[in-house]
Amino acid sequence: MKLSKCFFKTLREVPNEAEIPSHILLLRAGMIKKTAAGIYSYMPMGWRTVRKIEEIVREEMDAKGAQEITTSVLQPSELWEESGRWGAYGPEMWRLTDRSGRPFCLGPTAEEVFTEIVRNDVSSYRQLPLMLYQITDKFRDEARPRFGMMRSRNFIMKDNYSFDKDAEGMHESYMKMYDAYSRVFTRCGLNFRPVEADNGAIGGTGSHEFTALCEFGESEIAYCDNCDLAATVEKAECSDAPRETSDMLALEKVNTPGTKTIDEVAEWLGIDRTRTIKALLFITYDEEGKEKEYVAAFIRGDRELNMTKLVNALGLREFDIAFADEAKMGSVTGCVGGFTGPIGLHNCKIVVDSELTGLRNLVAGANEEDYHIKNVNYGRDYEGDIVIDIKTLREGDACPKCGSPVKHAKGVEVGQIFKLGRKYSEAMHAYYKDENQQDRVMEMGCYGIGISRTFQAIIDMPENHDENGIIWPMSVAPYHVIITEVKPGDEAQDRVSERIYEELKAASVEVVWDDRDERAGVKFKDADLIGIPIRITVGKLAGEGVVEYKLRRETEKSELTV
RNA sequence: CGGGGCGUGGCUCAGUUUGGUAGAGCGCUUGCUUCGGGAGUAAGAGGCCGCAGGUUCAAAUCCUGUCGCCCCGACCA
Repeated sequence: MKLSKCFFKTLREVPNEAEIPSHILLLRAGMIKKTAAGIYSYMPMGWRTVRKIEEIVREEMDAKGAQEITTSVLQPSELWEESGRWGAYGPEMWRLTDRSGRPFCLGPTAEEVFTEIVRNDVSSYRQLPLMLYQITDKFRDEARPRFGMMRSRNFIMKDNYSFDKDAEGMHESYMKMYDAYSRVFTRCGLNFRPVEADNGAIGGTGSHEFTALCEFGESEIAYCDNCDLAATVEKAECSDAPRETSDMLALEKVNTPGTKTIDEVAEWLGIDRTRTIKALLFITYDEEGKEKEYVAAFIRGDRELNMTKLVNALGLREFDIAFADEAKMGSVTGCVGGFTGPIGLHNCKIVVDSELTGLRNLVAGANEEDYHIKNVNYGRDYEGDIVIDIKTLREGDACPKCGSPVKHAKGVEVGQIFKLGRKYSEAMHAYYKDENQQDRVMEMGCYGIGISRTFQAIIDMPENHDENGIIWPMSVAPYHVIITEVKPGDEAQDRVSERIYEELKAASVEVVWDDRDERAGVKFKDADLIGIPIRITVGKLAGEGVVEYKLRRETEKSELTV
């Protein structure tokens, strides 16, 4: 490719819309353009890299026996009605109707479509296991798109689906993908960690998230240097404080004027926050979005609630629960916020963190303004409708596996794999006949890689960018080599550039020749910005058959005789 | 959806407080000089100041509404 013919424009200044390095550099390098909030177009250089990533993914998927197909982004509502997700998916789904009023959606994922395809054509155990995948645009109307393609409303995703005879087969398929994903992200030049993850709304029995470690990521993971714990913060289990055996003391109502927060209560009473009970009130909604019931969650005063765990405990969807406002709170507790406690609380579902059941003589709100109650004990004074771990594992907390302090890290979720089990195959009647002519339900798994997100995350790796621009790993670089001809029109430079260009092309090296009529400085800046791994500069010494060789990743230059 | 900020040539921004001929730098076109790390110079092209109402002799500027975009939070397979 001659750069003079390439549709390509770089920006000198940082576009207003970008904040993080990868987004800034993609825009400055002219690799992507914004079309609307969370909707991007790819320019030639950027698209080449996307296709490289896709090719790596294809190779690794094919190597595990998965076969590529493509399904339409338009999906009819009937399929989603069958799985029960048409109602359950929520506001993220782009819904539309055809001219006759029939409802469709732009596919946010494709479990239903793949299950439908497989159930029609697979009827025998002899056809299993089966893995199918596709690389297509996906659509999710994100509440808040941000950071360019990190969280966009239209993105490229590789999704595949495994169909197995039984749970053991599903586990094998799952592990194949675990392995394939590790290979994909390694080849793409990402510093990543596979971590245990919550299955979330997609359902199923197990999941891992592949997280590219990076300070700008939106995922937070907890890990332990002393053992193999690695999980998303939503998923990570917490170990409870040791059970206490001291005597239960008599309840005592104390005046605590104006102490609405845990810190204020603890200070007023001169106690540690760990001796208090924190109350959080929620309102839940049913499938139609109508208010369903109130939920009070209780955790030790110093803990943080883990919303994912709470939602799972209640069997809800994330968007079916919200904090209760002051007015709603009052209708449950008969009191202003800040003095809510578990004793005597009714008209709501009570969820108690498991840790509280083993602690003695804590301080809780009295459900009466300016009063708290001392010596509150689980079992004697209150009980929960649900008792379960609903707290967040924080940095420095004891590792639930080995007890060492856990660490936290930020990252970008570039892929996730799920054991779905029978959730979709059962709902959609994906059956096969086994050796004994018996109908059996297929065991499914599903596996996703955010291609466009990976594209951007690669750049955010500290080793893949510097103050001058992108430093693409060779495996995904838009071109391997850039020939920077300092002075096009110079007979010797033209001749040498052309020869190198033709020879590299003949050797299947992907090469771009900067033959633009620009000053050398501009060309060097652009070459650095777009991050081509190898630069060959054809300049003054071209007449003597000498050119300069430089790696984008290194600072040293060397001379080559050609 | 709550909070904050911003919409002025392709890009980055000034001008808005205190209403009075729409500006700069970069980019683009042409000429001359320059030419190995984002050149200098001269001459140009390009904007109904997001949109719609209103106030006023007069609105980029004041008022109301609306749309879009960004950030924080909520939310997020």
